[in-house]
Amino acid sequence: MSRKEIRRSMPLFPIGPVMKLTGLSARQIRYYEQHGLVSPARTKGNRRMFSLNDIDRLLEIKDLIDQGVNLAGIKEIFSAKQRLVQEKRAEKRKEVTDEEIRKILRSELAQAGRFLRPSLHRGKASRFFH
Amino acid sequence: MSRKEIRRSMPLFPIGPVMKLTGLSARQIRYYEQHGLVSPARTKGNRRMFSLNDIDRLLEIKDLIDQGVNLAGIKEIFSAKQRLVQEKRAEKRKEVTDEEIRKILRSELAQAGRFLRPSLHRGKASRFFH
DNA sequence: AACTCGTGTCAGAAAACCTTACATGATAAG
DNA sequence: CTTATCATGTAAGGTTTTCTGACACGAGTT
Repeated sequence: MSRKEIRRSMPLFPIGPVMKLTGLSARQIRYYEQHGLVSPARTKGNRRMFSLNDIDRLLEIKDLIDQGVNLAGIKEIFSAKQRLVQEKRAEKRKEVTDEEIRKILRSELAQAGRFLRPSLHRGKASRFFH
Repeated sequence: MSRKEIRRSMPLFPIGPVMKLTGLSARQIRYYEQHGLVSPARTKGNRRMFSLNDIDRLLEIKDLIDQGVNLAGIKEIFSAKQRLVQEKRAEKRKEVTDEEIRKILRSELAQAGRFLRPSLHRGKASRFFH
């Protein structure tokens, strides 16, 4: 995780500032948490602490509410989005893997080069022939 | 003020998160405030609320403390720095003013150009002569 | 008419924070 | 060596903020 992502996921804000930042009431925020739409961290003393990501999520919820989507719909939208990023991550992992495979192949081919005729050999030892 | 500067000056953090972010104790933070090194906002209920700028300032203080500077020294450093940015701002204002003066002069010269001989006139009307 | 959904509001309890005051170790001054 | 100052720790008592749980209510649904 990047520095920035870490910062954005740090639970720093109690509910008061979050209310002001989002324009949502405490009741609303707690209700959304109760239904799994946000998951703020908790202090030792059981107080909710929100990260910037949590706040973004609340703003998204607010937008969707304003557009008439009910909580079930929002839940669906979020899990669909979640599936998308999962796929994307898998895709990315696959790309990396392919790249690594190519790398390995290249190095194996270099090894195999030791069994080629000298005129075709471009490996380490070639500098002895210049 | 830019959007970013506004965000950085919003009082969002109660003292608890600030303690964790800076590694300072509540006692220290209050003591520094008492001596004018930081000036967090207050809620209606008299609780301190820190902005990101306040937090930066506390981190600066911490650094200087670690380097053996006492509070009087830190105060001096801060006010010196403050003077510098004031100068810079004044400088900037002056530059802008100079620029505006030049602009005005140019437009006055353009007006004056109407009284020059046509061969020297490079103002708006010159396109009628091509 | 009875239900569900999303929100407001209230009550009692607990956490976090406030100010004030006193204590302490380190360093400086007499 | 004693005393004073600086920066911080700690404790007490009080106030604000947040917690959960419960009840109420209007708008839509069944």
